[in-house]
Amino acid sequence: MASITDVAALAGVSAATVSRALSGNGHVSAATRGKVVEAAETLGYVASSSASSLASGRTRNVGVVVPFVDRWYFSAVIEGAQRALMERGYDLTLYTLREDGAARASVFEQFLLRKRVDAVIAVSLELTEAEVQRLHALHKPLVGIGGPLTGVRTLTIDNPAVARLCTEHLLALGHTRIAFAGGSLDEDGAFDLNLSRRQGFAQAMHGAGIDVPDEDYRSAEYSIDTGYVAAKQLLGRPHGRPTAIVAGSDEVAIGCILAAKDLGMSVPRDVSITGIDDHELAAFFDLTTVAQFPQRQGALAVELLMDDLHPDAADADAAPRSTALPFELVVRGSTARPAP
Amino acid sequence: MASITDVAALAGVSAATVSRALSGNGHVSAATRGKVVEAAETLGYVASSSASSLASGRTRNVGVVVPFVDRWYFSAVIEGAQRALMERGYDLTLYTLREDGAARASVFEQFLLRKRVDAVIAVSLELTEAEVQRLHALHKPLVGIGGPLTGVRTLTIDNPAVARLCTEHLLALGHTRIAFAGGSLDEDGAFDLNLSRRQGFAQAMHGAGIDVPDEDYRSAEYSIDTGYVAAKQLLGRPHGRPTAIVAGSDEVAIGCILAAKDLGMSVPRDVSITGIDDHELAAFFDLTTVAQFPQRQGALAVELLMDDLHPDAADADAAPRSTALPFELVVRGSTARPAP
DNA sequence: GTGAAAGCGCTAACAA
DNA sequence: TTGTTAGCGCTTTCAC
Repeated sequence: MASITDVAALAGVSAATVSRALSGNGHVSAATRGKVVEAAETLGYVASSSASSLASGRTRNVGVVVPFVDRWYFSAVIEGAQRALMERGYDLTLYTLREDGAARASVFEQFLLRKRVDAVIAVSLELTEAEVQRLHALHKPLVGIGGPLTGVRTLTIDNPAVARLCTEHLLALGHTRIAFAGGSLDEDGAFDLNLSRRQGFAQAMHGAGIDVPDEDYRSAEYSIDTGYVAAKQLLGRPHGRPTAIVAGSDEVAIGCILAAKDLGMSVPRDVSITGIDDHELAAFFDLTTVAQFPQRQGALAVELLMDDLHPDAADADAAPRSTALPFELVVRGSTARPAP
Repeated sequence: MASITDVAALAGVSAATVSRALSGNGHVSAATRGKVVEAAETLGYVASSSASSLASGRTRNVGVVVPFVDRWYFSAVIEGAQRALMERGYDLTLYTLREDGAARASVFEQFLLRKRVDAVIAVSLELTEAEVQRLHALHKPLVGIGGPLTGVRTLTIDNPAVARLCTEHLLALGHTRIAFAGGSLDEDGAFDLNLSRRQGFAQAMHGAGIDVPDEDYRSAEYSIDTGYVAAKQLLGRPHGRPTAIVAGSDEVAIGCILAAKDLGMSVPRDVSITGIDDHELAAFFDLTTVAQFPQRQGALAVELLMDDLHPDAADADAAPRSTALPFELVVRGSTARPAP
């Protein structure tokens, strides 16, 4: 494994010059740079990240903290972040935070403190006050995605607006009896994602002058199963069956579609259904949904962090602090006018 | 950020003793260790990983290279590996390898060479000969999972046996006209996973003395869509319709189930279907499948690497080099005796 | 634009 | 068992 002094010797310059030539920090004449690059290539030189980190205090590594990796939304965010980081020569170190316990604590007490990362991306995390403190105590650039991190700059779509959009799509088609499936309220207001989508639905219905009876709100927890159960309840009624369902996520919506099919109903003829996310399965189920773009969210988080890490006059004001994340209604075959 | 000398000063010992006391390398009296630990705690000391790596040559970090993160199997392996690594105080750095190109090359030419990882786990990767060379050139412990890495110690289930198991389950139920959906052959023998599952099916059918016509093999590529298409073809036939389908993966099997439903057929009354994986959606679709346990595979890979990294006399022979990975038939509701 | 030299914070001989 | 002493391989002042 060639070291910087080997390269320096071969190129006939000092180690300092090699460092400057390869890192781009400091001025090196084009001629010297050429020699250095060539020497580095012939030797197959790659700088040791630990030596470089120790000397410079920068690791070129970003920590990504997620609650799960085996769920589509999270893995998509990770994928987007990883791609964006790799382009910039950064590594991605992954931390998963489960239920409480020693393992969870150690992420905050040990892992993130090792000076292994320059910045942290926290995805949809429900953190305690103490944990947020810990993150801030790192004094490292930090950005949240999709979650309710108080005091942390967070990228998130406008959830009420998204749910309103779904609802208004159905209203515009002529539906008036619309139910909502998603977001239980039992927890202590925990994840405001649930609540905010529900509120968006309520706003839209209110705006249309329609009263929604309590029985038309069914809770469902971001899974096909709970969506299935919710829809069975909604659609199995002898009277007052809704003609459309706004689901809080695509998983829930898919559960609703399957429940409708199992009841012998046809989507969208007997019931229209909308989702949120544009999950990888949404197209397959021909689901009308509002796409958010988790890969892009991951990439955007990386861009924000890079602005912090490399504050150039150029992009100083190029990337405003809180961008409203894009979302988009994707109309597929699960919604139509109600049967006359 | 307290450093080791701060701890040493507070505990009234030398930096070397702090290092020994905290790392467990070398002998330290219980009394001294107590003082050191206490001092470290009051100062909130956590060793700098870069300094430690530079001095010791060990990073306490493992690289995991995957083709995708946003597919269930891969994300489950990652999750399992991450959990196992964290327990041992190791970090996980994630690399995704996409289509060819500069990004892909740079993983091998730059990222993995930075001395940032002590070992590498390669998941279901189809690597070129040159890329495998690169991995070996790292001279770091390396273990593959599920993929065909020539010359690399690889953890994989016995794919032919798994497919045989599915097939024999159906044969035992009384099916005789069984089709196979999965694993296209078009590529240059590329991923032997495809081929080997197909072969297992063929072996079982052959063993039962049943000839399978070519038309009963349909290719499908580990996705719901292609499974759906394959099943439509198989089940839509006016004559010689199979009474059961062995799918090469759960995604394909789910596609088959949906296709059957859309044709108005009932599963398992009109057609029995088996999958492979025990995907997170399998239970929901009530799919009979052969479970492999990707989380455990990730964890097992970590154990193997740890044996290499920390060769203790104790486990020297405790973990045999090539364990046959466990798999298990999970019989759910998608299979039954054929209609009489 | 380039080199010399100091030092980042830790670990591992080697002594004591 | 503990302290002393060199580095590990880079980056970054500070001169020139």
